[in-house]
Amino acid sequence: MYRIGELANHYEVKTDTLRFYDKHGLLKPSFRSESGYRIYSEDDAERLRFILRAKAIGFSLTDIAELLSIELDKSNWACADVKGVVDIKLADVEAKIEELNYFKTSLQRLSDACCGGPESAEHCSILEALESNTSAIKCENQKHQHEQSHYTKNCQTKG
Amino acid sequence: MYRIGELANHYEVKTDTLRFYDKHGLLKPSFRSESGYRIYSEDDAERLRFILRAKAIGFSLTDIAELLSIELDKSNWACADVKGVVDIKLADVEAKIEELNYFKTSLQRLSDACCGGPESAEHCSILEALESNTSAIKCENQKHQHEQSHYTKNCQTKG
DNA sequence: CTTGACCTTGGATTCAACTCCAAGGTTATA
DNA sequence: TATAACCTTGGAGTTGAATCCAAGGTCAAG
Repeated sequence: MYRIGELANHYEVKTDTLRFYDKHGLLKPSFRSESGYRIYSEDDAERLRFILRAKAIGFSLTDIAELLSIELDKSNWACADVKGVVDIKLADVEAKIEELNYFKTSLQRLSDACCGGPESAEHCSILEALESNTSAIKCENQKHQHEQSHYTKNCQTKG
Repeated sequence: MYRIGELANHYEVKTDTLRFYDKHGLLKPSFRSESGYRIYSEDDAERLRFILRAKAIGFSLTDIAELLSIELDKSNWACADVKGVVDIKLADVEAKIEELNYFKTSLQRLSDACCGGPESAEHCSILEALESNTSAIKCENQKHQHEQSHYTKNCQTKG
């Protein structure tokens, strides 16, 4: 049995957060003391762990509420239902990774195209690429040249 | 040259969003018509594409503003500075990818552990994994078994 | 018997990124 | 010339997930 502060401390959340979960039906303490204090049972703590784990994996509180309702009502749901929820999230994450990889490539290309030297950025390839109305990144040492460095080795014109 | 509605239509954003970007300095139309209508150039459209791509992979508008604003101040930056900013973002993106990959693995493991069939979720591995206070996911068909399916092929006990 | 750390409540605020609204001006078309 | 479909502005509302606040009750220690 924990009071709100104890539970909060133990799981490194704010008491406000627990009250928020209470108010929104995600985690209602099993008991109240005479004086109205929230008293959380071991089961409540378990439920909190469930919530925190699910949250860490990237479920929204709405998702979690859904998962919890399945949890309470297990026998009326099929595995497929539960797996469905997870798989949707998974697809989500995969899409995000793909986008990030695309963006990483862009940034990498920008970074690689820039000499990175002490020259004024006036003719910086990166800025030109950002300004330009094409997605081309031109090889920088056509502009202001200094010794062919490792910066520009993998520079390639890209249309 | 596009009016706000045209540009919005073309990129499937709301006109309100474009006005929002204008107000917040992310994307100010290059021109205004006599009557005050926003007129966007092809460069503006390019800038919008950049914003949307950056947004899609999870850059905040603040991040994006930072990336875009270096442009205004070019001559006060050295190539090294600009490259530095890009490289910071690159590291950012890489960290994000890593985090998401971790995330993905968790979800994948959850998904793989579940048979996904029409059986009652009573013994669903996903729920058990989320319930458990360890991060272990047990192989589901130790619980309720049906033919070894592709769902459980890559199921492995993980402690 | 008073301090100080805890707890209660309802309600307000935050933050990002929109999204909507009202009241009015502009423009292409019938 | 009138109608509809555009556009303008400032400002208010929305969402999710907290986080903070004020005013006050509770409880163990000194």
